[in-house]
Amino acid sequence: MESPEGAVMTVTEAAAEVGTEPLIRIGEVARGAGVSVRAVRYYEQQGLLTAGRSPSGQRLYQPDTVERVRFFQQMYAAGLTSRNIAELLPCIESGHTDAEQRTMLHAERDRIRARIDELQTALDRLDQVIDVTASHP
Amino acid sequence: MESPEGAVMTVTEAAAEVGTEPLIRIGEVARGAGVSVRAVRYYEQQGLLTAGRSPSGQRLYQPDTVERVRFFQQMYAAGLTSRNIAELLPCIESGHTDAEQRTMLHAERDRIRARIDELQTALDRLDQVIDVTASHP
DNA sequence: CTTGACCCTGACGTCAGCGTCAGGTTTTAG
DNA sequence: CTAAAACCTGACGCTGACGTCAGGGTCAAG
Repeated sequence: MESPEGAVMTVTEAAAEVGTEPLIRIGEVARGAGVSVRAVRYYEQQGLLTAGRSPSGQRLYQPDTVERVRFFQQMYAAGLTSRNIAELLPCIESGHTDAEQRTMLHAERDRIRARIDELQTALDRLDQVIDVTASHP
Repeated sequence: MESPEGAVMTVTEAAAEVGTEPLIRIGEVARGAGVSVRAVRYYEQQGLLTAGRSPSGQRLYQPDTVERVRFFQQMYAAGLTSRNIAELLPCIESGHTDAEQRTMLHAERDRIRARIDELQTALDRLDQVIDVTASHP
């Protein structure tokens, strides 16, 4: 059998052994998503993540938490705050929205669009500078 | 004549009278560029602006300072720091660049490009959410 | 057993771009 | 002349997303 009685194994091993997706610890989440451990704890503090706990008190996460955190990073990168993200999570998870949430979603989208335009403008400006100075080395 | 001797006039009037472009005070710069007075002082502190002084100590700016400040805003919006902007100013003013400066300019441009891509990704993500939730009201 | 990697909980530090308050001078409008 | 508006110099405060340090458990490996 795959689980001989009395076998001793680490948490990670045990997890790897079984078919059910293994819970992972905070370090793995962090490495997987390319953020710091501190950041992951911070996300929990902001209500973006929930974690189980091992008997000894260590946080245990579902493996898809890694992707979740990547998503956070994208939203942060888009200029959303933790609170914005927290507001938008229920929409994603429930798959439906009320009027207020839809308003919020559209508002955020518009903000990002506007931001992209700003950046594009800045980029053009910078390219001008580059062009001009390139011809006068 | 346009300037009768002994006439009393305010600085602004005097400036407006003459053909030479009038120096403007900080409030006008701020209003013109849509930023706070505090911000303008801050830019000076960061070495982005230089100002003359009236006998009584008030800052006096060239009118094109307004456009200059608008440019700062664009660069800030693009995520450049005061320092970045300060570094890039000589390139603009001198119209030529050394190797290091060119490297910097290209680096900043690439950063902005990357940022735009990030934002676009985030935007797409958000649009997905919007689409999904729109069909499940 | 012990070593080193990893985890925990506070809690203070950081950085940028200003906001804001205090206390005082100057300019402008009427 | 007077009141309001605008300006001045400090200097402290704020916000957000973490970094970092202190002090201390836990746990797989040799």
